[in-house]
Amino acid sequence: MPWSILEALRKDPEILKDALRKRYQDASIVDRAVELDREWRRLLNEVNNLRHKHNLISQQIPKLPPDERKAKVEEARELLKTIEDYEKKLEEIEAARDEVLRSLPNLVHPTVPVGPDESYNVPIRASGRAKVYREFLDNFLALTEGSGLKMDYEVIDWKPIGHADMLENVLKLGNTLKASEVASSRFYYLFDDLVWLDMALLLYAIDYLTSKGFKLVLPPYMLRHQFMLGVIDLSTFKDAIYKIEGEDLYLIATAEHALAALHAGDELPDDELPLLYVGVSPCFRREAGAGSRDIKGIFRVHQFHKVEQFAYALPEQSWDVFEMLISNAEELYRGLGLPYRVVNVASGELGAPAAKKYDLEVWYPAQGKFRELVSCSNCTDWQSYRLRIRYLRRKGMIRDYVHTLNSTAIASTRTITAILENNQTPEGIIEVPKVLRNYLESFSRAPKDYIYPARKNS
RNA sequence: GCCGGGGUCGCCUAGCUCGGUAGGGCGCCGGCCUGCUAAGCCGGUGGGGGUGUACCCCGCGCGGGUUCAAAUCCCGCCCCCGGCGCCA
Repeated sequence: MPWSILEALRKDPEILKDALRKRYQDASIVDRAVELDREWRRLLNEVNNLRHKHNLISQQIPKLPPDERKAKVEEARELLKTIEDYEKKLEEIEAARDEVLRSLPNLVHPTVPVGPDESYNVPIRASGRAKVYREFLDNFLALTEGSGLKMDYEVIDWKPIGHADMLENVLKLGNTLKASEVASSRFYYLFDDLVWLDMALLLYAIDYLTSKGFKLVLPPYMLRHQFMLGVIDLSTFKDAIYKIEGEDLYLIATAEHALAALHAGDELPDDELPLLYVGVSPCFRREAGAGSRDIKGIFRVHQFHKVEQFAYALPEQSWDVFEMLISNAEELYRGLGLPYRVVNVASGELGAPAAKKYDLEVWYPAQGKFRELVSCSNCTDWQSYRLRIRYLRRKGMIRDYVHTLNSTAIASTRTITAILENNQTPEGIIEVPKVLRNYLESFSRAPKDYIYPARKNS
């Protein structure tokens, strides 16, 4: 029973209100939830008492002599009418209560910085050496030392070419214009070296995580509505999810969705936890709320490949697992040689399922900004409650909701954009990260060390 | 897609024909017994509400229906197995 949100609702609704306020959402919904829950419990008791009466009569009937039966049956029938009225009311209240409960976001972990937007994110560490074009130096220092973050950097005097330009005009290894024409904006064709790079990045992440003991999964790319809503909130659903026409199927926006659904309804023995999965899948996103942000290039697209870490953990394990997931992601990006910082995401920017979130943001030399490449969340029991995923504690036979966690390992297209800006030489040549060598070597036409600009006439 | 068989409290299974408190085994939890372990014995082992205990309600894939009463009868859907058809 102890779903943390329901428990808070009954024992100390202030905890919930606090969470709502930290998320800059209307906290009065909590009062309504408390009221509905109280009314629901009151009605349930009445209904149960009536049902009990009815059951008693029902059980007497077969033991009665035939001549007495008729009256009893009539009595039961009368009572049934009353019960039906009450049950109808109960159902209404219950539906209202559940709707309110399901609309509540997760609690907010005490270590989450409070603030309405990303400017309140707290950088916690940095790694790698950032190339900073002189013009961006002030901005870079504000984003690092300005918030107490020590990050290594070198000032460069040439301005790197932006990843979108690089892709389309310098390397000529992508065509988003044709893709816009035949699919719509935010789609792309990638060619040759960048396709190899896409595949190699995925293999790199898969290799690393499986060697750490994560179980490799190729999940379904579509889920039923019911399972989709177990994983995300309604507004994300509307903004992100594609539907298959005429079927109860929805394209996943990340392997996280399918990996959470993997154990829907299951009971996981405590000695098997934590369960660590690495999923690889395409991701489909409508980007409905994105407007014209990042409209050029392949930074924000409707479709990409991603390797995803997913964990099921005991409540007392989950915060350690959370740190492990982000440090796995960090190790992958250190391996690629991409300079990044990790931020503790502000309360106002948390998704509804997450109690705490780290973003890994890579420095983009041509944009003079840090951009999010990895998102690592502890969803505690928010998803597992909806999907009815519980652990079984052998000692004492206790059943309770597991904690679920997810983190990007590598998202292919975004990582490619980061490589295009960071591994660029003044001549417009792209250095292939050495760590990908293993995954390119065995293919005769795959790039090995460098990706070169297209010749003028091609 | 068609035809047939099936889905029971973690797992296995009885009950369904003929409606009347869902029984057994395994595993697990607690206890007893025992020099220790094993065996044996007793109790527990789905969800919810409650003065949190002696209670009550709901629960047999999901949703409806018939009935005083449904695991059981009827209808729709989902999934699994087998056969046929189609197919990379």
